Amino acid sequence: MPELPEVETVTQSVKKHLLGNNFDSIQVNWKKTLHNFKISDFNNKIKGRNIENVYRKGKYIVIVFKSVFLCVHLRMTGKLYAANSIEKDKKHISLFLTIGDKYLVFEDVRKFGRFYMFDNLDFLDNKLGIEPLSEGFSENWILNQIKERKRQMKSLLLDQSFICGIGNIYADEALWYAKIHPLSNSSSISKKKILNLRKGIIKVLKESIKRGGTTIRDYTYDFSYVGNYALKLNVFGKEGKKCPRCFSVIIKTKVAQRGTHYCPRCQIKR
DNA sequence: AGTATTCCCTGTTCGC
DNA sequence: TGCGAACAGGGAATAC
Ligand SMILES: [Zn+2]
Repeated sequence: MPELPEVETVTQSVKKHLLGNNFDSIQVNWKKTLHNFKISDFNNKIKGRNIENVYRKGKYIVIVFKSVFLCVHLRMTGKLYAANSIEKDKKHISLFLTIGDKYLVFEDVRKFGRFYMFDNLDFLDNKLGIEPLSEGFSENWILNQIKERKRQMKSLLLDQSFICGIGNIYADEALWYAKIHPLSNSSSISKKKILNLRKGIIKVLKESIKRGGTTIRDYTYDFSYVGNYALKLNVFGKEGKKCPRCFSVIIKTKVAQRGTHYCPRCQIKR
């Protein structure tokens, strides 16, 4: 469910509750949620330690301690929020942590979400590609990098080791913006379109962050707020509707096993 | 190197 | 209405 704008929104919403505080305990209801550590590791390395910073990296939420990092990936249905109590009628709380008189709750219907503990961020640095909202995501960078790959464009945008943070919604929206067919090969895209793709990626991500992300069904932040970038979508979920640019009917297909929406007139395969 | 398939899970929507 | 299939903002592990 959550992509870069949603993860950024969630990160900022929990940050104010975490900074300068510390976790006293953890209760784990779904054991697989702790991907690479145990409760004893939490007790030894995190419990009682000051939270120095909280930020987003790709689609991960990174909670920084003096000598360890706690990272959270929401995957499809994960929700991370601060609460004053644990509601008994919630069926899908995978885990929660206590922080003073509050709770940091991880609720996750599909149970794909994961917590990671790292001594440093080498693992994520090696796994994740460039941050699309960083200065390094320059015109030269994307021109050089796309030429070196021979990939279906949509698959390439979803590849977190290429550009991190883009997911299914923003891949479709950025490709529509740049008039690129999702199955076009990356080696055959014109320079002009590559530069437009960069602009489109930055535009859709930034505008979505401004609006708190996109809520289709599950995603909320701060317990119950929805993101309203859904109002600004041009192709995602718009199959059967008219392209806002040329009025052709938007098509939905599958690319890289994911639902993919595009305009058959604006986005010609090359 | 790049692509397709399957799996991890539960809930909702769709088609007959 | 019922019931199974298909589908869902992600990603890892396979097999070609
Ligand atoms: Zn169009």
